[in-house]
Amino acid sequence: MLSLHQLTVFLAVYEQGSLTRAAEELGYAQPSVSEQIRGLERTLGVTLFRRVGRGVVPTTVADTLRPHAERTLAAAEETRLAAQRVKRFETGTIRFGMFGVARLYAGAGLVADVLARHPGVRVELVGQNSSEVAEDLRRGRLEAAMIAMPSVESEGMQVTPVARDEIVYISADPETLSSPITAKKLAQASLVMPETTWRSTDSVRTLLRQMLHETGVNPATRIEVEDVEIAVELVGLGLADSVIPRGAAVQLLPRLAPNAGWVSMKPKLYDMFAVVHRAGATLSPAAQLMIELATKRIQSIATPM
Amino acid sequence: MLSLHQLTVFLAVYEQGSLTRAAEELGYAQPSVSEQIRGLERTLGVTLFRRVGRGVVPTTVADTLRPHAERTLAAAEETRLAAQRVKRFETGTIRFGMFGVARLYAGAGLVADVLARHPGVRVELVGQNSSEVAEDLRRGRLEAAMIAMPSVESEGMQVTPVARDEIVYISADPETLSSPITAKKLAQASLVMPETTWRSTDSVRTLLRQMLHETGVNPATRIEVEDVEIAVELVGLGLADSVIPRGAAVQLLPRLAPNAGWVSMKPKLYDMFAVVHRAGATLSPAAQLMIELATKRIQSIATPM
DNA sequence: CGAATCTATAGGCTCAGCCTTGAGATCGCA
DNA sequence: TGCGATCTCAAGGCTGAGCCTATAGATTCG
Repeated sequence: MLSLHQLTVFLAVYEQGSLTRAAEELGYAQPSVSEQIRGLERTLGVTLFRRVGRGVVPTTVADTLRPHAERTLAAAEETRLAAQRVKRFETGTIRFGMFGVARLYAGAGLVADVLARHPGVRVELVGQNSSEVAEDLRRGRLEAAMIAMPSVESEGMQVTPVARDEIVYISADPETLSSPITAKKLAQASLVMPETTWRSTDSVRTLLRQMLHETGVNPATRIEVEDVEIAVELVGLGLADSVIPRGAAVQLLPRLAPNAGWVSMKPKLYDMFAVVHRAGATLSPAAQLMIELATKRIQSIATPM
Repeated sequence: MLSLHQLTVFLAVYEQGSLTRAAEELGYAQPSVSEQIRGLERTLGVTLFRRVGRGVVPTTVADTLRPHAERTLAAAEETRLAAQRVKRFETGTIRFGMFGVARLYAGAGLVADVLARHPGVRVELVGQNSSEVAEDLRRGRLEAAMIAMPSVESEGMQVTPVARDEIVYISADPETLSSPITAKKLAQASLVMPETTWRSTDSVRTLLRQMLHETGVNPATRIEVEDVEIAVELVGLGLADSVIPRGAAVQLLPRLAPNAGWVSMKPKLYDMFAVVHRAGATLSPAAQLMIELATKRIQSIATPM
């Protein structure tokens, strides 16, 4: 079997024209070098050096093989270097899970943070919905993720809360916003709920259901959409009200529904942000970096825990 | 230390997504594959696969490293193939020593023979004079050579005669050619001697000296030139006569001195062609090929021995 | 919830690969 | 010509890499 070691020794002998000098250069004893060359000659089935009195002389076969050996060793070295560069975040890909409204808190800004520190890396923020992220984590395609309160059953998953954010009621009607929203008011409301929020915030969904159930009314969502942005736009158009995390409201209302505002619920509800990864896993430096930066960014908007 | 074996196993695992399946593909037991991957991860200092329940999943580091690993293995394979091609004479360089008048007998035609059999190879016929060829053989730069009777001291050299050729006297004067040249006639002649012939044909030189000495005359060479071609041309111009091997005369006279002819010496003298290489060396297939072809070609002109 | 599947670990074996020592060959110089 | 220096090769011993079998632990699937 051909080996990089054999090629290294071959080149050393070729350049030195002597087994002894090659051995010195490589830090080996001379017989070891001799054995390597013999082994290479045997595996290739050719004679590489003519043993002639004092020293050895490369054959024309050795001349032919030399550039190939050099290319092979260069490629191997390049492989090694690539690993080192990835280790130092000079290159490579960092993949991180993030779904639900979490991306509103730490999406583009998080990517910017990573690129500011490590200009060479590729960043992938993956995850459309909770089940996809949960699946990716379970299957190992994702090492870690930042999510807005997992409906992910924590089967074998380690969930670490990092911040919480109030759930608020948003509306384009100033009258509605004049006082906190009680269960009774909520039951009478006409709501648009984004799928992402709805699905990702288990506690909120449960609490909302509870509040609605108390009034004897079934799901009051008049409209269901995929993106929270669309929900906010619809609120801005006065077609419905909605319930979203405060950070999302602060960030989206001015841009998508400048005429709308937000008010607390009564009692107050909270959404939760958490880091999640497989229980018992040792996190890679890349994952640790992403967790650190995402946590920092989310905690600057929501309330640290 | 990085090894090709590790990279091979790495790619197998990457493609199969499973240590067990990779082990089957490679014909190993599963723990061996596990050990190789662990070794590679240790030498590179990175995590390549996330062990997750059933099977393993490549990390982004593995994604980055894969093309490098593939390139490295491809280069190694190319090295191996290059050796095989050289072995089969599909490519590579064949170097063969040949000096003196031998090239007139087997020069261009010999190259043609080699290329006809092995179109891919490079052919080098090296050697200007006997001492250079002798030195190259001694130093190992040349594996074997076909020479016209060595002044090479056969110190550690194995010399195998393959043919002999008569030494003839050439002249542009028909009168001179009417009968064999005796020592007496030779002493009176005005000669042009080519360095190559002069130096390479030890026996001839000795015999000529002897013949001349018997008549009490010192070296009768009026002109000394480097190439036998020039000597023949001078003979054609009628400026001097010369003494060269018969084969050379047959080949060169019609072309360079059509008005000249040749006649035997009396007693007859013979030049010798021989294969020479280091004593005790096992000849490479390339050298054996050259010896075979060169011998065949020379023997078709000169007298086999 | 049990069977199947997969990885990790432990223990044992063989051989590659390194070392040291010494023999054999060659070269350079007195 | 002979002797010392230099170099390769051969032999023997040692360590560790690498492979195996058997088994435990974890996860998935029916």
